[in-house]
Amino acid sequence: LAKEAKVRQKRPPSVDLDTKSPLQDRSRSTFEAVLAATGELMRDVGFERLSTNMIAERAGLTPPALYRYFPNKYAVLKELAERLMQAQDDVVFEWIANGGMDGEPDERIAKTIWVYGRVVDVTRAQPGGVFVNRVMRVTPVLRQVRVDSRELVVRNVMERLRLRYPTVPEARLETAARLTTEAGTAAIEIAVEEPDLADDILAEAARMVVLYYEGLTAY
Amino acid sequence: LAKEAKVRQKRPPSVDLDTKSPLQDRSRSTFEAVLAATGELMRDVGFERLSTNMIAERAGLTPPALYRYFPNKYAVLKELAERLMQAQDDVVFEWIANGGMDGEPDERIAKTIWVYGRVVDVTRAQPGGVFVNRVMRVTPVLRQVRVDSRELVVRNVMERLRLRYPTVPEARLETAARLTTEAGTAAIEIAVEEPDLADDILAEAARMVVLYYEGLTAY
DNA sequence: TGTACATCAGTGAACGCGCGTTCACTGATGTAC
DNA sequence: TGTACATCAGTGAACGCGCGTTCACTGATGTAC
Repeated sequence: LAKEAKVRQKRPPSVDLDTKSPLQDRSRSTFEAVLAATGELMRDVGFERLSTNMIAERAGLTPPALYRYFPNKYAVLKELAERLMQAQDDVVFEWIANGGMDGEPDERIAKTIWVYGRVVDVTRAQPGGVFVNRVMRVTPVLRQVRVDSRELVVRNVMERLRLRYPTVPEARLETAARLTTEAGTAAIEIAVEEPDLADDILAEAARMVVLYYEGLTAY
Repeated sequence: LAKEAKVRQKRPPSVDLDTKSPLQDRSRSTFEAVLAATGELMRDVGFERLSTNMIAERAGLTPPALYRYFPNKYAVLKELAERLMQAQDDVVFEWIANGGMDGEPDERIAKTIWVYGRVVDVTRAQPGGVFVNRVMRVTPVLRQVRVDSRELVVRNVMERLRLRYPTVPEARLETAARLTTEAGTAAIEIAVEEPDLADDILAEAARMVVLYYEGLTAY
């Protein structure tokens, strides 16, 4: 699963965003310290006030040390975004592989609630996850990371849909996969942002999506 | 309708974001020129490179002239965001008032497709609408504008739901209203960003939402 | 209708600040023999 | 196991730039009589 998701990282970006892979232990912990500091700062001061100097300071480094690993601040954010997407996608792929999309409606609803909940959990666990999640909608570089992740999920969902609905045209299955993925994401975002509503909204969203698939052939 | 939506503008913001209302004709056209320039720049250079100096230049002004109307760049963006939300909300309120949520499922699906399409249209028509739509997720000030708009829509939707489902608990209706509003928004966002998919995704989204309400009492 | 004055709209020039980034360097770690 | 050397990790100090913002001002428009 993780291997498949890794593929998208290999695309050579038009602007330099490549991180330098750390070799020594000291180096690796510095790399992680930068990411952790960035996550914290996203929460504390927001994306717009975030700067490389600020990240370096919070990570206990001088600016040039940061530049040893990241060519600019977007490279840092990209790494955070990729990790978040990977963590989310892994949960989803596992859910599909374990038959989350199969079985009777009630069973599928329960499994869907479960997978939504786990995506919420991994997002909250990631440093600055909630905020990275937001910024990915705006910054072009991060948008791409998000789009790639969505594409991967949609392709995986479609594979399952083809088996389940062999008579439904491919194009429609793609629209369905896309729609339900985004609807799920929307519900997850509400849940991440507003913990009070989390359980209710995820339960209803799961019901909505499963119901939608139930009606797919009837219409 | 517009009057009701206006209410949220009156909230005194904690940080100074108040615009100065133009009096003379010349002044009003300058005000509009600033907004138009900002919309264009959002599209051309993106939110992150946007600056007050840049806006002023594009609008054919010197920076101090801009400061006569807007205390800072967030005030400009806030004005754009409020206009966009107002335009979107007005469409939705009109749809509800005209019975968009009433009638047989097939009829409701058709009306829902229509309202989604119109929201897409007003978003595309607004200067920089697509980009304002994105940034509203991130910048705190604009997030609030978005949240207020959502709240207003959810309240309006709920009013209708209460009549339709008098036996369903209030809390559940709120979750339902929230969920379908956000799901609709997600579909609209895809449609705005990817015109090729627009018709298909909006049709399926409308079906999903109407189907969901059909199952609300059965579950 | 014409003039004097008040108010409004916009300018030119400049400011301090923090940004991203780079330089030549020192200190820490790993490796070969 | 000890030493010499190569490589890696991080520093101190500074840079040019464009940012948001302000000042004292000039020119344009509206108004009273």
